[in-house]
Formats: sequence, structure tokens, C-alpha cells
Amino acid sequence: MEKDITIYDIARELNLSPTTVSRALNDHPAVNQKTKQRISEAAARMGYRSNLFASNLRKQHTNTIGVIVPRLNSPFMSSVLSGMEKVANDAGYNLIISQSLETLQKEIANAKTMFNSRVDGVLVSLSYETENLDHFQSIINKGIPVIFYDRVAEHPSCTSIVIDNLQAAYQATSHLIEQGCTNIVHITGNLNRNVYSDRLKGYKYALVDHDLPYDDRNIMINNLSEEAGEEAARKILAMNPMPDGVFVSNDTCAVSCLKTLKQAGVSVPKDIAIAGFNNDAISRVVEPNLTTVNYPGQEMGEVAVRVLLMQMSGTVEGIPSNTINLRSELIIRESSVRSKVGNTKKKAVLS
Amino acid sequence: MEKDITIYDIARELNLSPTTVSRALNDHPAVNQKTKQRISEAAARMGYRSNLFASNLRKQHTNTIGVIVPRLNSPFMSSVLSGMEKVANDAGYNLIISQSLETLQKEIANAKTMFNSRVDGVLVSLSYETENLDHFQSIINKGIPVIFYDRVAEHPSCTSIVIDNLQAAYQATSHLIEQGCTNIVHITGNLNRNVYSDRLKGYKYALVDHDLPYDDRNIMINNLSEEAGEEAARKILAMNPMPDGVFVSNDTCAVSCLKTLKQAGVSVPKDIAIAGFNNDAISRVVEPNLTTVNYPGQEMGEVAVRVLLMQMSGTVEGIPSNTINLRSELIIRESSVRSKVGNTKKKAVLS
DNA sequence: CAAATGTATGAAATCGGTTTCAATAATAAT
DNA sequence: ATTATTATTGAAACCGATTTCATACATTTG
Repeated sequence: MEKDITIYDIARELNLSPTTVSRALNDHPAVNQKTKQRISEAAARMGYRSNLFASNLRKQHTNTIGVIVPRLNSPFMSSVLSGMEKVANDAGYNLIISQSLETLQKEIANAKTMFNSRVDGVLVSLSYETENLDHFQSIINKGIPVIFYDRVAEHPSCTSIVIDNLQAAYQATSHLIEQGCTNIVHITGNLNRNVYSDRLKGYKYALVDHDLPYDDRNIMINNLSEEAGEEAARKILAMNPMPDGVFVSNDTCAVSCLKTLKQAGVSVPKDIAIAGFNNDAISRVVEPNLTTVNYPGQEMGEVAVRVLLMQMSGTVEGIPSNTINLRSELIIRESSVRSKVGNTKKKAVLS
Repeated sequence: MEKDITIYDIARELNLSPTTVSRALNDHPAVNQKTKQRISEAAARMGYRSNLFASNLRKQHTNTIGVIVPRLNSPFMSSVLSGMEKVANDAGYNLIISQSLETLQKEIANAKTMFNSRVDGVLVSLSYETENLDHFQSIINKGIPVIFYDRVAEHPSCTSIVIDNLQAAYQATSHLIEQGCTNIVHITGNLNRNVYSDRLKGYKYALVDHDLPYDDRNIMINNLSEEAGEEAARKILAMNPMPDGVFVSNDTCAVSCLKTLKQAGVSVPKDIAIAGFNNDAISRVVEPNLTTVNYPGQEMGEVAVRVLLMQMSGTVEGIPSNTINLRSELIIRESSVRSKVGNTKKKAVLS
């Protein structure tokens, strides 16, 4: 267990001042090239490593970004995180990641941790339970940029990064209608969250625009889990008349619903057409392949960090905080296609 | 943008010394109960937050655990991370996560970052390219515990956390043999990594123990991606004679292989029985459902952090560094079952 | 040749907690 | 009444890098 080398040790070794050593290691122009050389050699030889705390304490910033996610354990979130890590790492930032497990209590604790860890910026996707943004206020008050992504909420001084959930849902629902569905069930999550309320709106508007009636009884709200999908399928089977289309707010739930319906002898898409959301791997595996909305998770993560980096560097003074929309698209697969022209059916645009 | 409150501000406000304030905030026993009360009230009122750098700088530890993963973006890794985050968070630790993207260069950079960030402990799953552990030596030399999980390597002073890959592969292969397969292809990843070389061994041993010949030409090494699965399927289709069983080292690749074979008119499991590895969601969705090895990712993450916490607290002086084996199990599903007794077929033990 | 400019370095203050060592006051024991 | 013990508080050093301000010397410029 070696003792740590500091710039003082190096300074003593080379008969220089700590000042010069510090400057040399930071490639400060006011240090002689040869001196720099000697110092960096000594540093390497002696096994020096910078003490980030001392540095952070003095510089008052941490090169760390805090990320709060509902759960780490979802295909969508992992691609978001993957994108975030990549961009952050390239820019020399570390990521501190914590999950709220969909509870407000944990989210508050996470926010507090980020606050105390003095992260330079925060990226948040809200839990199911969150109703207001009070627990982020102390962070915001310190001038630390907070960006919401995916599950967002309005805040006068925060940017949100989203896809156009309303439009995506509108398209998915319209597609089902075009395939001849007239009685469509919509399965979605907690309407406190924009993603779900917007999708519900999109669903509604599509019905209205196609002169179909909207009926509350066709809306099922659950946690969009695998089990919830089975449960929903059972409810659907018990409906009279049975719906002829289902639009689900994520693929996990859509797929388990589809499987359960199939097991019960329902033919998909003939009896019931189904569309999901996210374009998870399972949507390309289930039979029939699931029509879904491609949600660019990796890209969302990358954009979120890029915008955050800009805000942290103060480059964007002029631009007021706002909402950034990423493009999403409907990927039509067999689970929803009823038209006779089977071979014109569009293929997945993603591998 | 408020100015930060320090213990000095609180001390001045209450006419106390910073010492007492510091102690009170850390619930030190030598501070009067009433004084503590006053201080914590003042702290709350004034919006105080501890400066972790100052604290870490003095205390010489960070309450931070560094995690290096090959990719964030995989179902298995996200469950591992989910488990890690949960346990770490409960113990008051933060997670710094970075991905090597399967390259040695990135892994070295990540290790360096962890080193400089002065994490209290490190959890590593190795990249494809890694051939030795030199880049972790500087961390280890400082007495910082390093634990390898999943993709591990031997190091005299590091613990490894794994499943018994050899045995799992042995079981999977034996199962295929018991289902009547006599010519089994094994698709796996880079043999530098224990997980893949051990699985290959398990496959070999199973053949030997069942008096089946081993043939190099039945081994396919690739990166286990979706595309690699399709490619492998094409090779299999071109083999003469065609194999009657395939054991793949992950589900992603197994499923895409299965799909491609099916599209080519091969009947699974009748013509070719297939088994995968990991028990990802897709294994329960593909038709026929995929026989696979349940890999307890979440549990592995939890155990890894628990062991790390023990090592960091020095509780385990006595126990030499070693290997911890987690239980895995073969989950038999339709993709491999040929026996007539269809109804005795075991069901998945996981939902 | 004097003044101005540029180059290279260092002393000392600073960031904000933690901790050691001492001091004081209050209480208990002899 | 005196000494020992306990409870409570504070002064000052410390963790290690950064940064402001000064200084010394070398080189130009007028």
C-alpha cells in the first residue's frame, strides 16, 4: 500500500515550488518547456496522481454529471445511459448514476445526494410518483443546470428533452385505424407523466380526427410491466365486444399482452391489431413482429449530455430554456398490418 | 444563484466554533444535545450543504465506487448495475459508471479515471480485448479493493464473482445430447474471456462424457451480436451434414440465429435444438421459447457490492481473496425439447 | 543607457471540512 | 475541601491543489 505522492513531493525532489509543479501539470504556458518536461517525467516516475478533491475544492467544480433514472434495468434506459456515458466521457466528465425505483422518496434522496456531491449538472427522468419539482429547486437555485429527459416536467429554468409523444401516439393510433380498427384499447402508464398523458392525447386526437368515438373504458392504466400486459389481455378477452386494436405505451407490456391474447386463440393482427412503443429488441422477436414507435434512446442520452455541457459552460446564455424534440418514427410490422398487399408492408428501419 | 453556506457561516451565526458545528453535523457524541439541535436548525434554515470535497480531502475517502462495464447497453449488464446501485445506495455510496466499449484502450482510460477519482473500490467486468491486468495494478497497489465480476481474470489479490460457466455449459450441452443431439455446434465469444473459454470447456466435457466426438469445425467464435447470429445461421445451413443442436453463449445471438434458421425452413427443435445463455427477456418471447441458462445479474451486482463493502471496511482481513460462485440454472423451454412426453417438460422457473 | 516588455518562478492565501490537542466548566469521588 | 472524572467547546494544523500577487532576470525598445 504505497503512500500518495503530492505536488509537494515532486517540488521537493526537483527543487521547485509546488506552484510551478501545479502549473506544469496543467500545461500552463508560463512554465518553461524543459521544466515541464522534467516535472512530468518526475511525476510519472514517482507515481503521482492528482487529488481531485483538492482540485475540485479549489476550483469549485467537479467534472461530474448526476443522472437520476427511474430504473437502470430497462432496455430503453440502458441505451440512454450508454449514449450519456459516451458523450460525457469524451468530454472528460464522470457520471454518477442513481435510480429512484419509481418512488418519490428515493428521487428526493437522489437529488439530495447529487446536490451534496456538487455535480456540475443533473439529468433527470422522473419517477411515477413525482408530482412537483420542489426537490430540484435547491440545485437549480445554485445555478446548476438541470435537464429533464423522457419523463419531463415544465420548469421555467430547465430544458426538457423529449420525443413528440403526442404525435407518435397519434401516428400509431391512426395507423391502427387505417388498418381497419374501429374499437381500439389504449394501455398506458401513470398520467402524471408527460409521456403517458401525451400518448393518451395522441390516441384521443387520432380517434377524433377519424370520427371514431372515444370511450374511457378503452383506457387501461397500469405499470406497463410484463405481468400488467397479461392482466390487460385478460381484461380485453372479457370485453364485449372485444376490441379490434390495442395501442400499448411500451413494448414489454405490448408483447406480453400479445402473447397472452395469442394463447387465448386470438389472431393477431386479424382479430386484434397491436402496436407498442420503444422498439425494444423483443418487438423484433415476438411473432408476429410488433409494430412500434422507434424511440432513439442512445441519441436522447447523447443530446442530453451535449446540451448539458453547453449549459454548464455558459455558452448558451442567449437561448432561453426550452424543449428539444427528437425525431421518432412509427415502425410498421406484422402485428398491425391487415391490408391484403402483404408485400408492400414496410420493413423495420432499424436492424 | 445563492452563495454557498459553510460551517463557518453557521459558526458565526451561532457564536460557536466551526469545530463544534462540524461535530454536531456529524452527530459526534461530544456535543451537547441542545447545541446539536440549534446547529442543525440553523443549518436547515440557512440552506447549508456539506462540501464533499473538503470532507473527502481531509478524510481521504470518497464514498464512491467505480464500475467499469463492457457496455451499458445490454439487458444483462443493466440488471447487474441495478443490483449494484441498490446496495451501494443503501450503504451511502455513489456509483461512478463507465464503459469500455469492449476496447482495451478505453478500459485503461477508465481505470485511470477511477484511480484519479480516488474511488474507494472498483468493480470490473473485462473487455473483449483485455489480456492482462496491468492497468489495475496502480489501483491495487494503493490498497483499493478491486473485484472482477462476470468477465473475470485471476489476480492474487482480487476477488472474482462468477457463475460456474463450465458447469452451466456442461448442463446445457448435456441436455441437448439427452434430447438426441449428436452433432452440436457451439457459438461463443472471445476465448480470452473466462466466460467463453469456460463455456467451451463445459461443452467439450459434456461431449466427452457422452462419448461424442469433439470437432473444431463445430466451434464458431464471434461477437455474439444479433448480426453474428444471422451469419452463424447461414454457416450452419451450409454445413454438411447439418448439425442437430446449437448451444450459443448468449440469448441475443441465439435468438437471431434461431429466427434465421426458422426462416430458412429449419424446424426448431425437431431439426435443430437450440440453447442460449442469460435468460434475457427475448428468450421468453421467441417462438419456440428458448432454452437458456438463467444468469442472476441483479444478484451478481448486489453480491459484488456487498463483498466490496466488506473489503473496504477491512472486515475480511482473514479471508484470502478468492472466487465467489453464484448459482445458475438451466431453464428448459421448447427450443430444445424433443422428447415425446411433452407435458413433463419443465417450465421456466422465472416469470 | 534607461525604460519597457516578456519569461519563468515562488510565497502565501485559499477552498471547507476534520481532527488533534488543550482548555474550561461541571460533576462525582475521596 | 480536594482531587479525579466527565462533558463541552475551541484554536490551530491539516488535507492537496490552485491562484493572486510579486519578484528576478532576460530581452527589446526608445
